[in-house]
Amino acid sequence: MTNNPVISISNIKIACKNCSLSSLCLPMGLHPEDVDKLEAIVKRSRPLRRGDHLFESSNPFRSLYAVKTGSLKTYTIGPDGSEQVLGFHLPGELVGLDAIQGEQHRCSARVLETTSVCELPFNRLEELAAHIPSLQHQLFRLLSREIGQDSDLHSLLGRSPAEERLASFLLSLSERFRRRGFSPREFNLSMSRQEIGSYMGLALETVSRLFTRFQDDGILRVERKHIEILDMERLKDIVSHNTNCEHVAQDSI
Amino acid sequence: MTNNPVISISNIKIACKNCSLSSLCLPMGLHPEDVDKLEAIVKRSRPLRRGDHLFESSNPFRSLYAVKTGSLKTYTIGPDGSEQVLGFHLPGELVGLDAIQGEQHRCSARVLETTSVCELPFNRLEELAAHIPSLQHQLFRLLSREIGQDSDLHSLLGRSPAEERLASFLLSLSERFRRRGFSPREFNLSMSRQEIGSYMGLALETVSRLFTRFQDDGILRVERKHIEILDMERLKDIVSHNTNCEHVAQDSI
DNA sequence: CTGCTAATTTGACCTGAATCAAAGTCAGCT
DNA sequence: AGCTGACTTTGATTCAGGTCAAATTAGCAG
Repeated sequence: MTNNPVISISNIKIACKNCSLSSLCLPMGLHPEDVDKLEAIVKRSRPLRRGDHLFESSNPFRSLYAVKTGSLKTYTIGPDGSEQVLGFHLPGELVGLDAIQGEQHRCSARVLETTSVCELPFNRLEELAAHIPSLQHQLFRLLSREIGQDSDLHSLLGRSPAEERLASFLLSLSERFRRRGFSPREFNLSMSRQEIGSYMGLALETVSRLFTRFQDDGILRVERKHIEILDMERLKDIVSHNTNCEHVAQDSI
Repeated sequence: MTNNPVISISNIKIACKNCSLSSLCLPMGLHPEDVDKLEAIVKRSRPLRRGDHLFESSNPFRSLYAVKTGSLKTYTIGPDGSEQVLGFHLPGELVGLDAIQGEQHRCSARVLETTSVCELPFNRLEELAAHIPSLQHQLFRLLSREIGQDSDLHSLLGRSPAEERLASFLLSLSERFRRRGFSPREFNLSMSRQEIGSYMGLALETVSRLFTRFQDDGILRVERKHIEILDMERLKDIVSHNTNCEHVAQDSI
């Protein structure tokens, strides 16, 4: 509505160096003066509302995006029209990493709740990275981390029964919330059962049934989108007992 | 045996600029003088034999490896002792990308047949990348490509029936062989049914049965490790018909 | 407040692929 | 050349989880 920064609330621009996420995000480990340089290329825009797209598949790739608040999903649409969810992204996480190669995005990114992001024009980021070794290193690390997490998911989808997949998903969320200063025991899901199922390779009915089962077993309290983890240990047991990876839950920095 | 380069056959060092893989590998798109600089940091060693490890999980990470000839698999071992295959790597492909973050390797890499690799010490590679923008860019691209391929695999494992997974696997191999100048129609598998199954989230018996079925349907001729694709179109139909991705088969450069 | 749509839950049933079991085949070694 | 162990094929059986269907509830626009 207004461009006056004094009275615009939604457009408040938090500098990277003042951002509570800087220890999780791109600036992690950079010298303050380098953070300032990074700062200079960041484009900030008004928050997006639920359902808005950050980008869509086949859009030209120009920028990476860092989630500041809220959450979003990335997904592709199959030839049969069905949606395959590729990932969920929380504050401090980067979106668009798969599009650096190729001219265009290969998935769409849609906001799950009111969400604000920082846009990082990639050509400027590369330029900067060439001059700031620690930024270059940080980018390599973030890309590598994504690859490692994908491997964990690969193991999970290849080997594990439904119960373990959902437990792993919940522990991953829990840990990510914890790192961001939120409760690891209690949180709201911004995604639907359908979306969780798609991500984990399960039918939405299976997800729903498992929530019920976990609740009956005293592991969770589930009320619609609200999740309370009552027995974290048991959840971890489910993950590490049957098969071979609790790594998904350790979104290691 | 001998260190005399004149009579050592297995130790022949092919310079990157003379390597037939340079258009697929790290040097892709670099200026000749930059290839020389890259060349200078490459460590080449004698070929590895089937069963040898390039590195093992939890080994300290120091280098990326480019496959020169042969092939290898990366895998992890679950707490139950079972092996989860994470990937197969052919000439021109980079191994170890998931270990850049963290101090150590998170999977093991084992050679499937006599294989030679180029070792790229990562700290030197980073140094070089900071001075050669096109090398930096190429590294970002390679990491990004890996992420994109992992997404394709995610879709495949989450959505697709066994038949489609195997078809997709075969098309991916076919395409990768084609780019390397080998026949896309006829090739040898260097991995076992067990390993294919692990990678694709299937039981080895299912893989075996599907090979038989594809053969009965006139799509393949299978003899042990030797595969001949008789009907490429039908194989592609299997992939794109049921579900949502033939991307795995397009290992786009 | 009320109807409407989308999301969720729950039940019944069925199928694709895992598991279990056994026989057959190949490759490497001495 | 013959042995030995690993790999592969094939068959029989089982079951986890998908699909289909229906009832319930939540969230919203008017």
